[in-house]
Amino acid sequence: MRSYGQYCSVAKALDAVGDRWTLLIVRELLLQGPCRYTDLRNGLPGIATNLLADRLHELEAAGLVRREEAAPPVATTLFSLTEAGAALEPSLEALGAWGIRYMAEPADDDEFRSHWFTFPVELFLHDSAPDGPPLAIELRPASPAASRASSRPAVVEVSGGEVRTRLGSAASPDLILDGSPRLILGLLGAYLTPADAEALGLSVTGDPAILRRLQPAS
Amino acid sequence: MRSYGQYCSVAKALDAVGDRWTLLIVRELLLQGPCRYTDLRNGLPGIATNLLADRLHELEAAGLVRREEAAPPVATTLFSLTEAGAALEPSLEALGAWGIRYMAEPADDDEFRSHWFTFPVELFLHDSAPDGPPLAIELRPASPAASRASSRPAVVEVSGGEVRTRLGSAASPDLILDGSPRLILGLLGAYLTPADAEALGLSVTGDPAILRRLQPAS
DNA sequence: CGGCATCCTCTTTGATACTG
DNA sequence: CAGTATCAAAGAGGATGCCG
Repeated sequence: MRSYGQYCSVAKALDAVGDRWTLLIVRELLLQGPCRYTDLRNGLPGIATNLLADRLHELEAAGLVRREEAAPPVATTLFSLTEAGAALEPSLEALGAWGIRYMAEPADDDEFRSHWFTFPVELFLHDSAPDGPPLAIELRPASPAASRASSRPAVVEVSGGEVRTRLGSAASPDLILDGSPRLILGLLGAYLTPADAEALGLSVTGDPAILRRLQPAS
Repeated sequence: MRSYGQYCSVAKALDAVGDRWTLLIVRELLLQGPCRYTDLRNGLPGIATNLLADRLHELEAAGLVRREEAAPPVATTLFSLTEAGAALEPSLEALGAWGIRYMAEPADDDEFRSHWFTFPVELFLHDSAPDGPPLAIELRPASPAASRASSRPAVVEVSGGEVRTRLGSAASPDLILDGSPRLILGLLGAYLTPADAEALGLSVTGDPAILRRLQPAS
């Protein structure tokens, strides 16, 4: 990218990561940890493969991404963030928190990946009963379009004042939400009532009243 | 800008403000408050005027910028941030803090404006002696190139644990730093010693020992 | 002068095909 | 798996013109 030519720390930051797709590549590496090229492509639906290759070289040259030839058992290239790259996390969190305002709008043909739940859930919700029992909520996003890879379940774990998400299933979830990501987030964020969410097609297994423990942050 | 087509709050944020120049326009409106078109052009050296007009229309359509026809005495259009636009401040602060790492590198033909001191100074420095007497440090950036508009002085005010910057002069500054913005920031951020900064061309009036009160944050 | 709109060139992106 | 090659389309940069 052409430099802005401004001696300003915001402009310098954007000189480094302001290119199209660049911050989303960093998002993937932050959320998923070290990734293969193919993992990145799966987590970045819509990116052209030459552009991904270009951006990875630029990020490597800028010292934000490291390329490692993994040991024999794996025998593949792994991309991971350097310390400077990982230091972008607060910026992505701030942008992710700001962008939550757009998550309520219809976006029917958007792609979705389960690990993207992390930002909206962890940045927007907080545990209003830190002394309550641990809670596990399983999220089963339905693929809106024909994306098979997106449909992995995720778990929201609430305990001790923390709200965490991870991929996978819960042993005995207190609540299971199965439906479009938008309805799942709508119910979690309390801009939909359980009745409305079910009427719109969300399948709710368990008692949605436990969601009252989760309150939108600030 | 073409949407990323991803149901992710970071991608949605970048759909709205990920275009080239867009976040820098928001920076100007955050740092300067409501601006005329000309003020924005002055604060965004390098932008093509048609692009500024385009971006302002896009930001207005996105509900992030408001256009006001000022009252008769002013008789000009003023652009200001809406509440949603002003909510980008934490994102700009996070990016600005991350970008400080690039402020130490040579950048000789970069443009500079005095109000850009705000992010590096307020995000990077903190007052290590909250109970000490108020301190005023006047910054007089020398224009590296032929930019007249850049050379307005700024004041760093340190008191009660807060570090603030504003444009203008101090009544009786405890320290005056006159030279290139890079040397000024280098001395403030303690990656240059007073002796080195002076040897490199910074003019220091007053006792630079008071700078020890300012410590780089985290 | 403030606030753009037009025109033209150059660069970047996107889509797809192909390869070691 | 991890890219490179190719080419059309979109966007950015720069100069200039217009209009109240």
